[in-house]
Amino acid sequence: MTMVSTGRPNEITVKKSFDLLVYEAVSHIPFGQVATYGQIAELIGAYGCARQIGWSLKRLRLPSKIPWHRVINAKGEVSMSIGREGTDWIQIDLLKSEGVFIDQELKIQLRRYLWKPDLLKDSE
DNA sequence: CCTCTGACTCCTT
DNA sequence: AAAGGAGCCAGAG
Repeated sequence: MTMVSTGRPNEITVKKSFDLLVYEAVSHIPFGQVATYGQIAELIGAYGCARQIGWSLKRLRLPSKIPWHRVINAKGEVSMSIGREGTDWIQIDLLKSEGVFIDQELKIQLRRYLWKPDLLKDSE
């Protein structure tokens, strides 16, 4: 997609790509909470496209203002992959720094930290 | 236009 | 509990 070459994206002039929609939704995840890929997909009207969310995040240029580290998989784990070249471990560190408890098996209790966007109707 | 790549999820053994 | 398979589809080249 055509990105604005100068400055940040402008919602009026930029035709939003799928990536942009993802980043926008992700940016709404509150500090200290997490969301799943599938949840983000559903939020942007792409139910069932969880994989695509991960691929969008991979395209993100780091460092980024987008709280990309708050997105984990439905099992409550940070998705580990050699292809991420270490960003998965960075993600774990960032989550811990926000007070999210991660156990020895790298599991996160969704029961405790999962973001519930329905409670915040002002978003979007 | 065609093909390939994957940070996922759900359903079935 | 754990593993296998099918479906998911936007970008990049």
